[in-house]
Amino acid sequence: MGATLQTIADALGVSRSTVSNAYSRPDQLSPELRSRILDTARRLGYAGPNPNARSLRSGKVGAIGVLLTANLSLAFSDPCTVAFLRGLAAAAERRETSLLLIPLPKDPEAAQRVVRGAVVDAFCVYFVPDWCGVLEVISSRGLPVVGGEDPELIGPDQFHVGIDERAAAREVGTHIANLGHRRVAILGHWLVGNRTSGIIQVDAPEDLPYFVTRERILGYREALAAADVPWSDVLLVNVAGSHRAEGELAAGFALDRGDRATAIIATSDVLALGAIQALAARGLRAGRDVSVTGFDDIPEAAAVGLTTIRQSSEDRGRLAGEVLLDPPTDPDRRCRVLPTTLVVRATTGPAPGL
Amino acid sequence: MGATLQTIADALGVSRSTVSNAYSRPDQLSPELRSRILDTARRLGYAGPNPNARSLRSGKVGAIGVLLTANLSLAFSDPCTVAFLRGLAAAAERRETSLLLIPLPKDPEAAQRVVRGAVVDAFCVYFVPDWCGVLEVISSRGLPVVGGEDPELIGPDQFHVGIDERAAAREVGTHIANLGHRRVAILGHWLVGNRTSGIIQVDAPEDLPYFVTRERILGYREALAAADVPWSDVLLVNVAGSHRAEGELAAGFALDRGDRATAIIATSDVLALGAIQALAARGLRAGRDVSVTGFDDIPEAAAVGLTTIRQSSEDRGRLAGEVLLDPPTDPDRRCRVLPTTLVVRATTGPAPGL
DNA sequence: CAGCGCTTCTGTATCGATACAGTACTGGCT
DNA sequence: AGCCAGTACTGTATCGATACAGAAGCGCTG
Repeated sequence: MGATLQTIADALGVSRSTVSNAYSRPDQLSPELRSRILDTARRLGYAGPNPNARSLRSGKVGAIGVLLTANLSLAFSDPCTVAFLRGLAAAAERRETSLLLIPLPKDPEAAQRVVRGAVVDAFCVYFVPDWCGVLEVISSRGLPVVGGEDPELIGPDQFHVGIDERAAAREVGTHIANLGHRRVAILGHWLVGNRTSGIIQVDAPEDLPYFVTRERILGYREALAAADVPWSDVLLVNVAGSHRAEGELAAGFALDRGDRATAIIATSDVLALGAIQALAARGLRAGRDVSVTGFDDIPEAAAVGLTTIRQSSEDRGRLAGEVLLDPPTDPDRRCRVLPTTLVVRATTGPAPGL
Repeated sequence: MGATLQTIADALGVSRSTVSNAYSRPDQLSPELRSRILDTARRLGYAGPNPNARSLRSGKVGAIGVLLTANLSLAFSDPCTVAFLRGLAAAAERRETSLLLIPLPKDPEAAQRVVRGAVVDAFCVYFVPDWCGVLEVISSRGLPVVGGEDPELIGPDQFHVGIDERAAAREVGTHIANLGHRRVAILGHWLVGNRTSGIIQVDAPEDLPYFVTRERILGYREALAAADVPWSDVLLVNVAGSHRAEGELAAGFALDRGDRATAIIATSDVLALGAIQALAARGLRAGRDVSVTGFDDIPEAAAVGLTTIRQSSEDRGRLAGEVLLDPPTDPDRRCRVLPTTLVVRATTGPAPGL
């Protein structure tokens, strides 16, 4: 405490630069002097170069800022997000880089302030609403950024690592349509802002605020439309969070009505698992009475036999980290699209009555 | 890029301080001037005060450094760690504080260097071996720290949030002993450094490097000794990681021998679940042929009927965050011990032949 | 012995902001 | 008029390091 490079320098009668070199560039001074300096530093209770000062001068911090869903603590409840972080962490630790998990306030202005003030070298944007303007802040700071979202936003310092959300969703929609389902409900997480769960009407899905959800919805719509299921016939249920309990609740809206849906398409596995619970609670069986699909293929999906889209969030995270830490020079490689597969399991089957 | 406070100040003919105030202390200048400044800043592509410089001068960063297990990516595989982070994140986001997840290199010297260089206001130490010396580095930096580990290390800026590991383990040991088990195997994660999984002999468990594991082992030993099960009769299996597969493998060492253990005590639920798998693979049933216990009470434990110690890692994380963000002045409250309960379920039963 | 290259160390400028003391001006009160 | 308080802004010192150019010392060569 209180001791700085100068303190040590004075104590030994050497220059401040030399003491700095003792820490950061050992090759610039003789081993004896270096060890004398380090000894003195220890004796004086000097903890080594102040990280703040160092990063101010050198312009490097050694940290990647991670922007997750509005609610940081919620992110840790979502298996996909955790897998993504696992991959990101794997890439980061190989380079002695830290991850700064930044909670984004709901208020856009506060969110921008937080992003402006984050002490990082680069950003990784995972599931952030379009409207909050953090991408603009990042680019005005001139920091590199990798997003899993809109691939259009690619600039010289902007990278993209993701999947073809829409195409994957289209596969799901086609699968459901091919099975003959015509009364379809879609459970979408965070379709709209902070509203509570419930049936909503979205005439123009292309305006939805969250990129991922929007693209998936558009994919479902395209596939259903191609099979002559008009969008106006599709029941859209907004889900306030990607939690199982929310999924169960939301599925209720689709099940407890006269013209019960014969298929429930969920934008995530977690929601789908909730929907299956809702079915069970009503004495219905997934795959026979009502078909259910998810998205992500989390480990539990296999256990339950959930039809879903397989993607590797861990790979996604790892690749995102690698792209930031080793920016590809080739512009074509600034945008990486990872593969997905439709995994058909037991929770989907022909529409009843066919 | 390149624009600083001075750039804006020059452009408007005001002083640098005033521009700074426009951002950080709006009450110090007239609203008109402020908005003129902000406009100009926007026009010149100024992204707002440089976070590095700001934190150098003000001495604050707005981030808590989190030191997890050697392997950061591994930490995201462990449900307990994730729950801990969830709690910590909940506390942090309430105060607009970020979490800096710091991968600790295995080499102690490198680990210390990393901790010395982390740009944070405080540290949270979660599962770090005693020997690596990071606590000393933290205290020499004069930063507050909260640990889930050794409660002895409490100083003016050091806090503790944890459970009574040893007492909880004692409960498990007593439970097992009361059921009449005398051939006991213990699966311990990271009993020793980076060794591979296998049977080891530890005459002096009090020297084990990881606090949590050490305390649990000591608790088991005390309880077993009290029931006249000598320590030398206990089979100790080192597990290289808290993974289910590792647990299954490690349990094999206890099962595939002449004097098969009748009880397997695992230092975590994840390992215990692996052990149960190992039993199943050998046609044995947990609770009848071999008793199995875990530690933590992760969600899956209830599903499987695992006897275990219940603790709330999420509460632990949240409390750790709160303690750092609102340091208690009362010295007695610098050390918080959270409650645990022994939850007896189906995987433990009387020793066969009794 | 001048000249060269090498190692080792020094000194100054700089990174980009905030803290704090101080100045100028305004207006109200006695 | 004189004084005080308050607002709005300025100016300098400072936070603690690193970058980079340069100097000193030293051995070697021609």
